[in-house]
Amino acid sequence: MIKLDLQSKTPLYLQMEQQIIDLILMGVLKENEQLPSVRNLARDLGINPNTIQKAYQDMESRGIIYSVVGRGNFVASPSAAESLKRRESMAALEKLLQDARHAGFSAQELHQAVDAAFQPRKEDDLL
Amino acid sequence: MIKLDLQSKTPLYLQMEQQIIDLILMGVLKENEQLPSVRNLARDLGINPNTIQKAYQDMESRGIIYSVVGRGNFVASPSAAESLKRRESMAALEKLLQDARHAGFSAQELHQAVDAAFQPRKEDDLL
Amino acid sequence: MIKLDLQSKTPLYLQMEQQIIDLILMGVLKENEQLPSVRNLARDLGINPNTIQKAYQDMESRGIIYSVVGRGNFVASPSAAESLKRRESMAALEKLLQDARHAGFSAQELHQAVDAAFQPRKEDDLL
Amino acid sequence: MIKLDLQSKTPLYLQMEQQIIDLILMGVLKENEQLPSVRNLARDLGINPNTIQKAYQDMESRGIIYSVVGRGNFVASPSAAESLKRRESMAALEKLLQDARHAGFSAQELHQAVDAAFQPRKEDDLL
DNA sequence: GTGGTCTAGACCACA
DNA sequence: GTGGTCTAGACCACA
Repeated sequence: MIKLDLQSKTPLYLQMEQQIIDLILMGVLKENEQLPSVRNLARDLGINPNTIQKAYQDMESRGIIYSVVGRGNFVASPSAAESLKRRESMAALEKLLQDARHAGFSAQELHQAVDAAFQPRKEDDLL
Repeated sequence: MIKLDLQSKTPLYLQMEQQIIDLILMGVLKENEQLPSVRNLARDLGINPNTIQKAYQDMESRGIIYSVVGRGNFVASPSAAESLKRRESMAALEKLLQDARHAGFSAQELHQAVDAAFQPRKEDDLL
Repeated sequence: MIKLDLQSKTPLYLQMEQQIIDLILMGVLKENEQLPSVRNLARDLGINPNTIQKAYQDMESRGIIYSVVGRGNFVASPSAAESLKRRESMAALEKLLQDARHAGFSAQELHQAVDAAFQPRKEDDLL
Repeated sequence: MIKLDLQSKTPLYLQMEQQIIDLILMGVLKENEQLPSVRNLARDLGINPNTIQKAYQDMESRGIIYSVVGRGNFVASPSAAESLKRRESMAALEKLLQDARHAGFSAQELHQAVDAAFQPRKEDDLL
C-alpha cells in the first residue's frame, strides 16, 4: 500500500512516514494495529531495512506509532497523527504563504490557488 | 546586507541566493549593477570564497545574474528573478495545499490562512 | 569509457559532460541507468571527486541526469540530452556561419563544407 | 568604430581583434594605416589600456598588424588578415559541422542553415 | 556506500 | 583585481 518515488528528492524514509500517516488518517490503519515488520516491509518495497528502521524510529519519536520490544510496531492514537499533521502542515503553509506574498502574489491569486487545490481532479479519483 | 545563519540546515550558498534574489526583487540591487566580488564578499561574510563562487555560478545558471571574467558579477534582468521566484513559490504552494487538504483542512480554513498572511504584522513594520 | 585530456584548454568537468552526453546519445547509457559513483569515477579517471561532483551537478541542472542522495546519479530522458545538444550545436553553428560569411566565404563554399562533413571518412569507420 | 559587448563571455581583447580584422577586410582600415594609440583607444572605449595592448600584441604575433617602436601600430597586408580569417573560420566550421552531424542533424538541415545565414536581415543593413 | 556542503589553498586567463 | 578550475580533505544525511 506504500508507493515510493525513487527519483524524488524527498528521502525514502520521509516518503514512507507521510504515507503511513495518511493511511492512519484515512482509517486504513487502525489504533493498536500492528505494522509490517521491518524486514518484510523492506523486502516488499525493495529497499534497505535500515531505511524502514529509520522511518519507524522517527515516527515513534513523534508519537505516531509505538514499538514493543520483541513484538513489533503498532499504530498509536490516530488523533496523535492528525494533530501532528495539522500542526506541521499549518506551520509550513504559513511560512510559504508569507513567501508567496513576498514573491508578489496577491491575496486574490492565493485564494484562487486554494480553490484550485480543492477542485476534484482525475488523479485524485484514482486514489 | 546579507546575513547567514551558520546553524541553519539550509546550505550557506542557498541562504545567500535567496537573500540576493530578495534584494533584487526589492529593488535594492538594480539591473546590471555589480555584485560584491567573490573574495570581498567571502571576507565580509567570514566564509570561504568557494562557497560564494558556488552561489554566484548557481544564480548565473538560473539566469538571475551574469558573470564576466576579469570584471565581476552583475544583476541580470530583475524580471528573471521575479519570474523564477514566482514559479518556485507557486510550485511549492500547490504541493503544500494538496498536502494540507489531505491533512483534513477545509477550503475555508485555508482561505483564512491566506487572509492571515496578508494582515499587517509588527515584524513587517520593522523591515 | 571516458578519456580526459589533461592538456586541453577545455575544463575537465566539461570534457566529462560532453562525453557522457555523447554516450547517452549513442545509446550506450540508457534512461534511468546508474552512472558511476562520484568517488569511483574520480578514482578511475585519476582526478579529484570534487571535479566529478561539479560535472554531475552541472548536468543535473541542465536536465541530463538526476541525482538521489544515498543512491547515486542516473540518466534522465535521453531526449533531454538530445534536445540540449541540438540546441547548443545549432546556436554555435549559426554564429559561426555568420562569421564565415563575413570572412568572405560564399554560400557555395559553405554548402561544399557541409557535404564534406557528411562524406564517410576513415576515422569514422574506426568508431 | 569598435563596439564591445561587456556582457559577452568572449574576452574584450578578442572582440577587439575580430572587429579590427573585419574593418581591414572591409577596406575601412588600409595597408600601412596607423591604428589608434593604445592610450587613446583605451580612453575612447572606456576600458583598461592593458586590454588594448594585449589585443595589439596578439594581432602582431598573428601577422595582422605590425608595430614600430616609438611610432605606433600599423595595418599589415590585408591579405594576411584575410587568409588568417579564412583559415580559422574554416577550421572552426569543419569542427562544428562534425559536431552538428553527431548531434543528429541531417545534411539537408545544415544546407538550410547555410542558406539562412545568407538571407539579408535587418540587422545587417544597419552595419 | 551514496551524494552534498564547506574549508583551505594553488594556479590560470582576463582587465 | 576579477572570475574559473582543480586538488585535498573533512563532515553530514541518507540507504
